[in-house]
Amino acid sequence: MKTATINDVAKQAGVSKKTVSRVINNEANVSEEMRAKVQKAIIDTGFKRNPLGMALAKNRSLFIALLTDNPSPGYLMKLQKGILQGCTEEHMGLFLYDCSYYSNSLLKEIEEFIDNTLVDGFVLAPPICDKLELLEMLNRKNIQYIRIGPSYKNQGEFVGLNYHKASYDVASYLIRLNHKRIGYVKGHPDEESSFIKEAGFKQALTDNKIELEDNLMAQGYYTYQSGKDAAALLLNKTPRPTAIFASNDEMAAGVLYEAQSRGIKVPQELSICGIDDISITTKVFPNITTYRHPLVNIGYRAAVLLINRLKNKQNSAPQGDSKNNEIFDGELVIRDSTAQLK
Amino acid sequence: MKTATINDVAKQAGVSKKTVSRVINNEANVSEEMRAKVQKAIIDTGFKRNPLGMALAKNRSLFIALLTDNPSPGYLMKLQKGILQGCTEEHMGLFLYDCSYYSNSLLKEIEEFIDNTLVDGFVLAPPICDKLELLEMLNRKNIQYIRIGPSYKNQGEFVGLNYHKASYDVASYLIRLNHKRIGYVKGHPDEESSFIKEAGFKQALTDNKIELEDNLMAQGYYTYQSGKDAAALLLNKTPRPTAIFASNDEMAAGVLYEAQSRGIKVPQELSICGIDDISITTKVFPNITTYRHPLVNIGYRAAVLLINRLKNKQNSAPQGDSKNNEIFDGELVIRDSTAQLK
DNA sequence: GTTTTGTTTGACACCGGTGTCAAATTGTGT
DNA sequence: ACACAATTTGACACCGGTGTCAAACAAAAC
Repeated sequence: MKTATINDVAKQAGVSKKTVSRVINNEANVSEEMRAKVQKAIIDTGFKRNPLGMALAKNRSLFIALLTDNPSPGYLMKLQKGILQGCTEEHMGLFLYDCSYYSNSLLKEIEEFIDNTLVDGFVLAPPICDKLELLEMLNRKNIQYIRIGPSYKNQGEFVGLNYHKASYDVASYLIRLNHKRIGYVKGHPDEESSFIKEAGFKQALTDNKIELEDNLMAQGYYTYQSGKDAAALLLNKTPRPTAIFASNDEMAAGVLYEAQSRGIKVPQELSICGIDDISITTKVFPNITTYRHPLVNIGYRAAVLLINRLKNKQNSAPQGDSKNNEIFDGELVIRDSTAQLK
Repeated sequence: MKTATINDVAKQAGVSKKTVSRVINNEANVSEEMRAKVQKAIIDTGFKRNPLGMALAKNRSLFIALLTDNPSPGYLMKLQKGILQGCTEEHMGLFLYDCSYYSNSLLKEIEEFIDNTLVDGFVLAPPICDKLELLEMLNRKNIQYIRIGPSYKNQGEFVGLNYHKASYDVASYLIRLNHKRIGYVKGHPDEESSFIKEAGFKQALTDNKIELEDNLMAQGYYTYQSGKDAAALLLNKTPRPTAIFASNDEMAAGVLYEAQSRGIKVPQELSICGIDDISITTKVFPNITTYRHPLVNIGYRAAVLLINRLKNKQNSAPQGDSKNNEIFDGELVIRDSTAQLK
């Protein structure tokens, strides 16, 4: 019942282990005759390469891990799903590691994780993908990574949404609905995406000749609670904003709750929208207007890119020598939380 | 910069590799003097055991994987978080594998995953934990597993919530609020938990001398949409139920949405509650009354149990020889979606 | 036909650990 | 003091692959 090893295949085909290894790895300089003979033996014996033996010999496990902090469940689930798809397609396992951005033993914990698993690649989800010390540590240890998120200090490759267009489009939509007093809930100040989204929002106001009112900008941290808190602030202003644009859906849901708990009718008295299109937007009442973030696809591409880099990288070149960044577009998804202002 | 190997330690301590190995593995029959000498060398060299070498030699990777289908994001996130905690504590990596219950190549895909990663243990989340063919396949391949969920055909160890008490307590609470026409949304018919919860619900009615009305029982599948659909059915009955108890929170959220989209005021005109206490219950308005399912803790215990079993199981004893099942209690969490019936 | 070059193949050591078994050391009984 | 058992240690093969290098062979150049 034990699976066949490379030795079994070699014996069966009457060749050396090394030749079998050559065939498995599709190396050049193997005669067609040999290749065919070995391939037959591989099928006959039901051989499966043992990834551990390979990893030990090559000193590269090809295992990768998804490193997450702890953002919104909906965001993470979609991303994870895509990454998993990519890994499965590439016949690769995916490790998970959850850490906390502000832990001061963060780097040590991650190093320990690396030692325990010998992963040689990471997919870095936000916000952890914007932690410079971490990126530097990975560079130092020559561990490959790919970031989910926008360009950040020219570190590594990334896959992400065009956030500028996203927030620009959402804001423009609100403006088309005749909203002029638009509250904005910013993203986490440590994340690069926050600034890009904010710039897109402001651009939309400028392009439509709407004056930016600083006191309609509230700080958020991409969490539900922070959205709620920001909404509380914004809804106390007089005159009240007629719309609130939260820079992600998790916060938009918080805004919606806060409005409803004050008896403010959405969308009749307040329009609300977010960015991401995570599952909660279609589970609350009313469903939230948002901007579709192709997270599953983004995760998928990130995994595939990373794995291919690992497979090709026989000689360990330094990080980010060839930047195949991929930037995705999304689209506005109009639901029931926004309405035309009379 | 390369980490020290067992050879380095041996040289440093002036002993054989094997002796170092003995110390690492805490084997008996090592003199105190040796042990101390080796331990010092381990520290001096900064030695870290290479898990791949170990796995290859022992033919046991000690890696485990979380096998999920695709239930509610909130449920999975909490579970995953706990499992991850357990793994990290035990210095173990966690693989993720997402599959689909109804795929007819399911077993083949999982076998391929096992070949690709050489995991030797699985945490099985619902609903996949109730798939008999899978359990049999794992038994056959002598791969350890632990199930998240109630006892099922005496297969393997499990960790889970006392569902009978959960639904009994929730139903009793609704009854104390004076509700008598209580709609019930059942769980997925393929999952063992559904029947246990249903039994608890019925028991509460019986104990309180309330007649069970069959047409107030609607089939659900533990998904948001199925909760919404079931609610549509139940809310069309006349007289309308005054409360709906969905057997998980994901469905309860669906019920809430359906009620609100019909303009039914919750909790004034309809009380709603669920089971699990996943994050969505505190993100919708009003917050949903539920029964706390200590999912993080359950995941944690599952991981720890499984890993310890693997570590101890030098000789591969058959599955489930010693059943250390753990059943957790939860508690009723009263929020804003339920109210006293006048 | 001989030398030079290029391709194909296998022997062997090695990656970093563990299992087996025998040798060396220590302890016990008489 | 001796024979014998129990404990402690190390030599060596092995887990399942890959890298290096030289040997065997074929093709091209002289």
